[in-house]
Amino acid sequence: MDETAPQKGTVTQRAIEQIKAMIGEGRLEPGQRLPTERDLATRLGISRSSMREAIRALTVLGVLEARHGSGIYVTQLEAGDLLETFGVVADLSRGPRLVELLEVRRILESTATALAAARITVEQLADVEKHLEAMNATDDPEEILFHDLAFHRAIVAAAGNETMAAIVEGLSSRTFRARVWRGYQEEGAFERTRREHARIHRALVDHDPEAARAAAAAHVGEVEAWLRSQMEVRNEVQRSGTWGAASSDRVEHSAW
Amino acid sequence: MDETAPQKGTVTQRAIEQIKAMIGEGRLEPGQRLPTERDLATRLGISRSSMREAIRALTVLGVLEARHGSGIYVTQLEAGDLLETFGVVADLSRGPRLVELLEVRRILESTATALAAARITVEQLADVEKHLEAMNATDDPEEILFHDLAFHRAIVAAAGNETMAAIVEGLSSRTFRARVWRGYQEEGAFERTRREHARIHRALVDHDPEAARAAAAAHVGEVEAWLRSQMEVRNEVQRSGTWGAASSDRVEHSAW
DNA sequence: ATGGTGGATGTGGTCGGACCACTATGGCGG
DNA sequence: CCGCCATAGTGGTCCGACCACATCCACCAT
Repeated sequence: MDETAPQKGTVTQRAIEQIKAMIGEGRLEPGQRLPTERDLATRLGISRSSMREAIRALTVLGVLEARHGSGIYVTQLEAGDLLETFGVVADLSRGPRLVELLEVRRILESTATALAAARITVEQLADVEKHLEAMNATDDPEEILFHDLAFHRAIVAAAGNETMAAIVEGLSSRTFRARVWRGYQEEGAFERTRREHARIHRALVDHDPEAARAAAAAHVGEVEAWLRSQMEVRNEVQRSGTWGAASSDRVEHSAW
Repeated sequence: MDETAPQKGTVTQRAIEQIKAMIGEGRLEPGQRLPTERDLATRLGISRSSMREAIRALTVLGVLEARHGSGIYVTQLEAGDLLETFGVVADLSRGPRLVELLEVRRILESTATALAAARITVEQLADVEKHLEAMNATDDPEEILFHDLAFHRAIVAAAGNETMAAIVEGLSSRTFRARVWRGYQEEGAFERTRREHARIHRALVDHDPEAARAAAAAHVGEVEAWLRSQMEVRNEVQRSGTWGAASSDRVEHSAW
């Protein structure tokens, strides 16, 4: 009775763990190319189908990258690669958890802004100012949102912690920002946002970490407080819609 | 010229987005059961293979849960479910990124500990003390590590922000802690750790947020500083090992 | 009637093979 | 010498079959 097959969990799950372990142990390095799906399947003693599921899983996790016609490669395993999935959390969260997410963002971004105030270079500051001005120079909500995101991203990047930047990035994912900001901005908060951004910018110019921390915390806190107040109002939920039925097929089940 | 097939990216990727969107729009609620893989494949106009890859991807992301013989279900979509993948980042990170991760943890955990100091109940405090005492009552490193983790987990939980707790949990994942703590503890840091934990506990009892923040920050900061110093020493890397070759096949490539 | 039990059914899990779409390589012809 | 294109190799997709497990219900013994 040999121990060739530990037999725990699905074969796919096992394959995922094996690849992960191999990377963790350094037997697979960033950027390196893996054997073909067919080879991998043979080596791990599973079918190509199962192997593909494992690869797909590691792909969405940002660990592997499959290039059609070329091969499978290990990503650079940088913070951005691995934390890309963080955005999913923001996208799928609703209700109280949105407030929690903003709270986390307030904590991280205020600290990051403080760090940035201490370390930011003239080049980085120029980049921040570019977006600040662009944001104040237009009335198009889409463009404002874009530069708003870029403004904060540039600041957090100046803090020098890529991991933190990647997390904050996820917390400010496009759809998340759009969902929350939309309502917030519609209440004529443009002017207030402008003032808050100005305060943050001032703190950066003055290289004043504490002022920067306070300004950033207040900035996010404003939205957080607004969202909190909204939570008590929203009790009506829309739960309509059926499956897309791309070909206009008939729907058999009520919900499906 | 019908627009039935937008044709962007792989069909699997499209399926993933569709399911995610359906959940995001509330057409799929937590705990709800999905149609069978075969049905889903038909409805989305793809093969079961591709559908399975999409499901597998959403499974590892903590969005779906497949129960053999029963069906596919949407998870509760709680912070813990979705942030489970966060541990992967900690597991696969090395070098400078480990320091960055600890820095993030220091920021979040110090704030969480401060919040806990203000809000913690007697029951929660009792739970914290239980692990504190258990940790001081043994010499088994494994057991100490376990209660160490539980100690901090209980504190962060008392802060009342599940999302934050889940993130910190990921940053303190078993393998991560084991990797970093091992070396740290071997330097006879037990006594120091004990004192720091005592200070954190005192601050909680006193309901003193600022003291709690400082104590927690110092605690993590200690490890952070130690790790930072280690970074400059480690320059030798082990890069040996080939593929397991379960059937003792010959190895053709050098690394593979 | 009751309560266990075993088979039928439905579901996810795995496998193997086939073919398509794309890349990359190298030889051929200009 | 350069550029084009046939070709081999790789990931992407699909199909059909079978297995392992969960669930449910009719059937049987009590």
